[in-house]
Order: sequence, then C-alpha cells, then structure tokens
Amino acid sequence: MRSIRHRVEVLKAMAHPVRVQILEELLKGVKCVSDFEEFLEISQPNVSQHLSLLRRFGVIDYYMDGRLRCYFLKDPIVPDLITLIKKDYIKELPAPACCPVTKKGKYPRERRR
Amino acid sequence: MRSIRHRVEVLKAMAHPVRVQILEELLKGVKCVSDFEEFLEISQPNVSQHLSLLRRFGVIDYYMDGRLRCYFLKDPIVPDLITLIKKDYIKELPAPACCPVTKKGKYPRERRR
DNA sequence: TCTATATATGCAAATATTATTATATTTGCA
DNA sequence: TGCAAATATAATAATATTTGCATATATAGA
Repeated sequence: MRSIRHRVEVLKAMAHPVRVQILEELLKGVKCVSDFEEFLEISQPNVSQHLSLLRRFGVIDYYMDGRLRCYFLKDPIVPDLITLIKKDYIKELPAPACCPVTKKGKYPRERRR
Repeated sequence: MRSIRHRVEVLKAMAHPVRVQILEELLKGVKCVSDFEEFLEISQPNVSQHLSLLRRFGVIDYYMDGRLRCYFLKDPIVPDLITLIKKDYIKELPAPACCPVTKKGKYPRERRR
C-alpha cells in the first residue's frame, strides 16, 4: 500500500491548477512541452518546472523524440483522480446522527478521559 | 458543479500528512480536538490550526458539545478521495504504444508546427 | 465567583512554493 | 561546423504555508 508520504505527494502534485490542466491534457495522449505552451498561459520555463515536479513525484515520465520530450502519464491513480475531482456531488455528507447543533449535545461515544 | 479551482483547493487542503491523518480518522466518526492530540505528534494549537484550515476550505465542520468541538466530515469528496489514495495499484499505466525509448521515435500524432 | 479544562487565536520565524528572468544544454539540419 | 529550435536549469524574488509559542476565550463545575 502507498505510504502516507507517497499518498500526500500525489495529492500535492495535483494541488495546482496548472498541473491539473497538464494532467487532463496528458489523459488525451502524449504531449511535448511546446504543446502545453499553446494552451497554458504561462512561460516555457514554468511549464518545464511543473513537468519536472510531476516527474519527480513519479506521476509522469517522458521519452525523447529528437529534440522533443514527449511526456506521458505514468501513475495509474491519475485518471481515477481526475474523474473524481470532476464528479458532481449533489450534497454534503449527512451530519452525524447525534449532531445536536445546540450546545447541549452528547459526544457520540464515551469520552476517554 | 464545483469549479476546478475549488476542487484544487480541496486537494491542497488534503495535501499535508497531518491533515490526511485527521481526515482518515474522521472517516471513522466524530472526533474532538483532544482525540487528535492522542495520536498526532503535534501540539494542540497546531491541531487546531489544521482543523481550522480544513474548515475554512469547507472540508469539515464541527458542532459544540459543552467545551468540546466535535468535528465531522462535510465535503462528500473526502471519503472517495481517501479510498482512492489508499488503493493499491499493481502497475504503472502502459507506456504509449509508439514509445521508442531510443531517440529515433516519431511523435504519435502529426506535429503542429 | 473561581478554577481547571478544552480549544482557539495572533504573531513571528522557518520553510516551501511559485513565477520570472537569464542562461545553458541538446539536437536537427543547412 | 554553426545556427536555431526545444527544452532544462539556476538564481532570484515574491508570496504562501507551516510551526511554535504565548495568550485568549469559553464553559463546566466547585
């Protein structure tokens, strides 16, 4: 199983709007750096930095094609994560049954000290 | 639907080892601050700070029980996200079919310029 | 009313993240 | 061999996050 540390790294890798866009794009297929430049409104070095972070975290990888670097998805959690963050949740989780909202409530299990 | 921006914020809220642990614990049920102190190796003010961040992002909420604050999960994406990051993926995504690894490869689609 | 308990808040220091700019590296091709 | 394209790296600056510490607030109970 993924360690806590690794789980957090994947979340961190995705916790940036530009990187989510990069990953969504990679979901469609292999892309090289200049492809990203076309639709991300950021500088080339910045694209490279985000890509290299994603690679450091093991989320993506690339292969060389002449002077292009062709990036592709590597971590299998990515497609699932993208599906999840796009999912439409209708409502909040149900408040715990006990929840009194007033200040008189009782903690749902025995307190421990 | 929640905006991508909001979703990224939730990911950011979760992208910290302490907060992942807090959320995993909340998945089991309502907990008050001192419950967290028992297994997180951080100070009480720090626990409170993480909790208040999670609340600011709409991920959790609490109700009062005397002088206890009983925290619970609110954003329905959380259980799904936690399940996902704990999931055990056997292998990496298949490398793109074209991938030559050598430096002779051709970009899988027509290059655009 | 006084005290102890549970928790939050404010602020500063340490650290991390992001974007920017300048420069370097690699490779294809003339 | 030399130049331009594609991309990376490094240094910096701006900003955000995280933590520790001191202190504040609220409430239950004596």
